[in-house]
Amino acid sequence: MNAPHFSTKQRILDSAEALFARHGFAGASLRQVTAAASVNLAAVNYHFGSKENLVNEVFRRRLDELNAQRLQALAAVLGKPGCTLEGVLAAFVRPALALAQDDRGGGSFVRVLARAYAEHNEQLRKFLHDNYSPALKQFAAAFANLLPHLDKQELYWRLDIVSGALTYAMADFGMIKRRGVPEQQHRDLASDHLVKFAAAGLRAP
Amino acid sequence: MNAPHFSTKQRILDSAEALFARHGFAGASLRQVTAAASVNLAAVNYHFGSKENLVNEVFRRRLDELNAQRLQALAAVLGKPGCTLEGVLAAFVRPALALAQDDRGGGSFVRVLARAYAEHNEQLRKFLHDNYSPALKQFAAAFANLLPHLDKQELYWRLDIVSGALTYAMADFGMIKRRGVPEQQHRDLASDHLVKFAAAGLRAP
DNA sequence: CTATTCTTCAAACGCTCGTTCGAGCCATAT
DNA sequence: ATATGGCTCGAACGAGCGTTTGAAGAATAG
Repeated sequence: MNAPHFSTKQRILDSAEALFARHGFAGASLRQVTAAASVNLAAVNYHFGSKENLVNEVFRRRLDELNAQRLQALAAVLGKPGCTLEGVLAAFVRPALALAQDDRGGGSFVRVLARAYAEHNEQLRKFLHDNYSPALKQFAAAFANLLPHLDKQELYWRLDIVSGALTYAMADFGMIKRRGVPEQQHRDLASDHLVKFAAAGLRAP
Repeated sequence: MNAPHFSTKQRILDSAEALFARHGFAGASLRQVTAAASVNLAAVNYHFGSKENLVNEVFRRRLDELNAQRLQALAAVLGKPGCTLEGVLAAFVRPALALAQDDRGGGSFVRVLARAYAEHNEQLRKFLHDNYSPALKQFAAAFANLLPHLDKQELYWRLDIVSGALTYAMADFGMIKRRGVPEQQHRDLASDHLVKFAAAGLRAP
């Protein structure tokens, strides 16, 4: 791997992300992906081993960064003395919405994420659990401290709902963005709405 | 079409709905569908003409009923003197959540709906628009009356968000249901939360 | 009972899918 | 100059896809 920029691997990942967002994992073929990437068909299996692995790597590339940003934001908000539920929620929500606005393919990726969430693909859920549950547990712990009246089971349900609402919002705002609306303002508004709603939902008895 | 109950057509629709929910429209093959329905492979093209038409009919069967229930609830709430935003929202939300709880396949269907919403399948959107936009316009008109400060464009965005949040809630609560929780109570709670949230979102300046 | 229409069936059609293979390319290191 | 190893290429593999066909079966009408 000598020239990392615009390498075959990266071109495949970019094309795969865009086509998975548009046609789904089963609907987008490796022939479409490699044609869009101007790359030989066999390159996918050479670099990634299989289509399933390619799907995983599409997720890993974005979620590694998202994960890091969330944990950094969480650490920042936990470090400050007056730590509120809204602060922890913002640490969870804002990096995700920022990713949705990213122009380097992040907008496609959030639609891939929404798709994966709508599908209840078991192997993909296992991949996400294996790779990103430690970070989610840090958030769960922070939430548990702030919401002592919720038992573990109840808390997990609600966090699941928050994740779902956020994912959906990301995908939907990605769609709205194309209609020529002020973006940054819309995103901040969306973020504030989500945080407010989620905070109320979590605080409910 | 003489014996409507457990006919070939109905068995195909039931199996297709369940398999589309589990594997997606591209992921579920007609061979899987017909095998699950204990029906010959060619029966799909005989009764529905094509796989695409089968997908449409899976939607039509449920949405015709949902549509009728929503319009009935809307007429009821508009007939009463004290007509509130929450009332109209409930007319929109409650029939959908009732469908999600339905044991005759409705639970599968809401996951099909969520999938369709996550995919931005154009031909499916066209089908939904052609068949169900009149009902949505009745709701939009009712909302417009109650929310005179929103222009048409702004209102449509927000209704789109409400639809998305509702769709997601339906699919997600369908998942939660399986963990052995009291159902009716959970649904009512979910419905109330959704209505409250949507009302606040719609009223925002 | 016969004729007609509707429905089911097994088999096959052409096509696209993910994957694999081996020969060739083109750097770098000896 | 030559061998090495990472990478790309065209071509092909078997499997599964949606769809079509024509004959056999079931049900209804005259």
